[in-house]
Amino acid sequence: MAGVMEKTRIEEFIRFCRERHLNVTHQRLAIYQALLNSTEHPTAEDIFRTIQSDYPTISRATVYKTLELFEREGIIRKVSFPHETAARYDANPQRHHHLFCVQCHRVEDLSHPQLDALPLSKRALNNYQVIDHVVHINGICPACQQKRRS
Amino acid sequence: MAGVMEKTRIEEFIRFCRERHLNVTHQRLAIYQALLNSTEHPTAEDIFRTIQSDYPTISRATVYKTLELFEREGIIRKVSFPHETAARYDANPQRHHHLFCVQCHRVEDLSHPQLDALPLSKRALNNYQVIDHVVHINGICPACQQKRRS
DNA sequence: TTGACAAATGAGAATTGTTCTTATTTAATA
DNA sequence: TATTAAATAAGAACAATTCTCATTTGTCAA
Repeated sequence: MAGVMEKTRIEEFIRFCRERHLNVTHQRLAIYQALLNSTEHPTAEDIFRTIQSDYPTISRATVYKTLELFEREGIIRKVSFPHETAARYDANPQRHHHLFCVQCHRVEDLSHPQLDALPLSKRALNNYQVIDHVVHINGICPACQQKRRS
Repeated sequence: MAGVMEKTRIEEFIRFCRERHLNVTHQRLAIYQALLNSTEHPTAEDIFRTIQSDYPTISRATVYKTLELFEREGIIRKVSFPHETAARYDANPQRHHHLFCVQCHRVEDLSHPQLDALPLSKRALNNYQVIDHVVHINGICPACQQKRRS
């Protein structure tokens, strides 16, 4: 099931690259695949290490540049959190929000229509031309709540 | 007016430090003052440079450690944004949200009751024990909209 | 007020995350 | 299969932050 899903997304990715005249390289495929496989919002370094087993000569520069490219093309998102120095990446380009565990620094995606509306007038928004928004929720995840109690 | 405001806040700060047995040093006062004076969400480096004219021997280590302390004590907030490597600090510890200009990277505080409610059940929140939340709005500020048009 | 002592600071080294540079390799296409 | 622009690898360079430790300073008790 996940395999089918992945395959479709990878095929879509390849089609997308061709359309934009972006070379479909092993490295790009591996980096995108690594992001699809992870729900952990990995850092560039995480991805670098994940890929290293299959591509021992992969370079950090390639990982960084590729992630930058993917984000510019709108197929992934860069996210960042206070108390974390390294940027994280998210293969889910659709509107969604984040649950951040202040104990273990776990990040979960949260999709909920209630959070997607931004019911403010342009004036209330200081006349900004709004592109999108993300609700960042700080809290304690179930696992860490458990740890605290015991 | 602003002066009066500031003085009160500084006195409050001194009282707060005494209560917690935190030494009231020139450096701590200067750093807190610098944050109060700025609406720009300055970085540690910004603060370091601001203070340098009055305290030529101030050390970056002191600025970083002091900001960390202030945040731990809940009197300021650390905030971070994708595409910005340095963390920023905010002397407004109350719930508020952020307007981020994707062009000029300006950050404005936004307070609005509509954004303060988080109308989701515990289940919808993946059973997280919620502490707080911030709405991060990406957009283009009025000044940059102007620049684009001309 | 002064002296003792813990707390805080300064200076710079070390570490971490990211970007840059350049020679080499590779994907696309003709 | 040859050509060529695009992409990559390797590591240097840079930027942000943390660490180390000797020196200085605020606090508090006498």
